[in-house]
Amino acid sequence: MTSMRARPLSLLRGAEPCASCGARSSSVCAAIEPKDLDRLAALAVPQPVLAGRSFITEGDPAEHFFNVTAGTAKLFKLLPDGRRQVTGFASAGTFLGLAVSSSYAFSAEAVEPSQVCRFSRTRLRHLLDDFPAMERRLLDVASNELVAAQEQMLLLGRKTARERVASFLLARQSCAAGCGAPVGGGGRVLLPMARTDIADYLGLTVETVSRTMTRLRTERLIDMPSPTEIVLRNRDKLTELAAGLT
Amino acid sequence: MTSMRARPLSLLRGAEPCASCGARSSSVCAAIEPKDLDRLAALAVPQPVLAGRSFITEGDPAEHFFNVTAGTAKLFKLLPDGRRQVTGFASAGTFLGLAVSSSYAFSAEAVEPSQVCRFSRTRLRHLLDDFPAMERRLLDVASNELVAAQEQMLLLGRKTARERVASFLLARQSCAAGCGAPVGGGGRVLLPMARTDIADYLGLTVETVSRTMTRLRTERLIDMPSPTEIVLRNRDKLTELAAGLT
DNA sequence: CGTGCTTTTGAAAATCATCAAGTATAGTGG
DNA sequence: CCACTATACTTGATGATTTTCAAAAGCACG
Repeated sequence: MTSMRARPLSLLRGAEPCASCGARSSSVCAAIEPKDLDRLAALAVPQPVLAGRSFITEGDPAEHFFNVTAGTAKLFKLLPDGRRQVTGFASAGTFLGLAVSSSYAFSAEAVEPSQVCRFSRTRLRHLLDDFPAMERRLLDVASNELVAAQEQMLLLGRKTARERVASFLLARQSCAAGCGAPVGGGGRVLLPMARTDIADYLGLTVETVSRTMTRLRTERLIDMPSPTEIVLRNRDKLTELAAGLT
Repeated sequence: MTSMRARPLSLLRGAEPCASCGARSSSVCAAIEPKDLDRLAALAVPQPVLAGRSFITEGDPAEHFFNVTAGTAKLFKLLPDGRRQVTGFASAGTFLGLAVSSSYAFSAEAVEPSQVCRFSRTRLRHLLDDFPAMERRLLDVASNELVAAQEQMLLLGRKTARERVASFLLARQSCAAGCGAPVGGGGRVLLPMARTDIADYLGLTVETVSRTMTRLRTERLIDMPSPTEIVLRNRDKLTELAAGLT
């Protein structure tokens, strides 16, 4: 599982302090005031992650928290026979590793060259005692993820393939706006992850995802200049679809 | 949507203070020290909920938190055409309503006569400022639910009907032990919710759930003295099934 | 210019859903 | 107390969406 889709490597090395971290404003780290940033920086270990490399393995002892500061990672769970469920994609600003248990509940792997910040679990715990604002922020993050998870359960349990793909594309676009993911003008959506990952995220097979996208294209609901670049041509119709209407 | 399966109404009325709340030890309220319980009690509004009655409606302004103190509730989301996804069941001790947004992300309805405690969102927020232990506990709760949600995504996205039902029965049993849900001796599992609710939880139809259970019964993996009472006869085999082996 | 991967497309197969009906159970009212 | 009705649960036959199996087309990379 090394590398795959090409994408320019950039700022993959170097330990830049929290103060100049581009992802800070959109992450839990924003809860720390500038004057206290050095304390946070003392705990943060920046770490480049090559495309296709995993930095969290399900079942391993959970010794660290992570914060994605650049790129995109997929989070997933596996069944013994290899069936895979991608539970989410993490882009810049996403905090990972929340779990009470002593081992990770999921694996995480970069889908494009990425950068993460690693925090010792125990040491960050201590820091939280001094910065309740950050703890509150963590609770907000967890709450939001819970809401997203419920939405995804609705998708996985009750939506058709067509509805799932439409939902995914729309979510990608609105997420792109907010969470620092790659975004283009107009209705352009960039998909840094492979079709397989999308399929495993939507509970479908690659073939079904491909066929469904092709059909959306022939129906003029989307354009597909390249497999990784989708243009939403009829946002209203897609929204209807995603909602389960029609 | 009123009433349905019979179950003895008991302690459905009366405002018993937090101090004598049977669900306290298993809920976030356990984070409050006995001496401060009166402050918590001042905010808590106990409220009986009849079977089939809903006490949270998706999309409504989220003005309250809830804590289930007795009985069982189902949490669910709806699509415009009526398709339904049950995202979880809440039994005594479960805290509900975590969400940053101003409106509820799901509906909640009692599946048996239940009792909930209602808290004003804003007032509980203030209380949290004074009791950081409770806020931490909330974060733990949210983290655990997140883990459970990911497990459920794996189930919905990648498991077969058979595997889903096996997973459900096993989860019900282990949950029963911990979270105060009804539990019997041996491998007995009580299912207070209707087949339809189970189906909507597992992303299946009622018919498929029924057929699958019948098949598990003919294969001697379970017994079914009544539709609401399941006996796990071959736990090992069920566990294998749930894990996706065989 | 192959080689290996991803993506796409096609045909056949399967799981699960839908439609339909029968059985069982609970609650109601005479 | 018993019949009656409504609802839940189960079972059967059919059908459809999606998966599986198979292979071609498109792209990067060496």
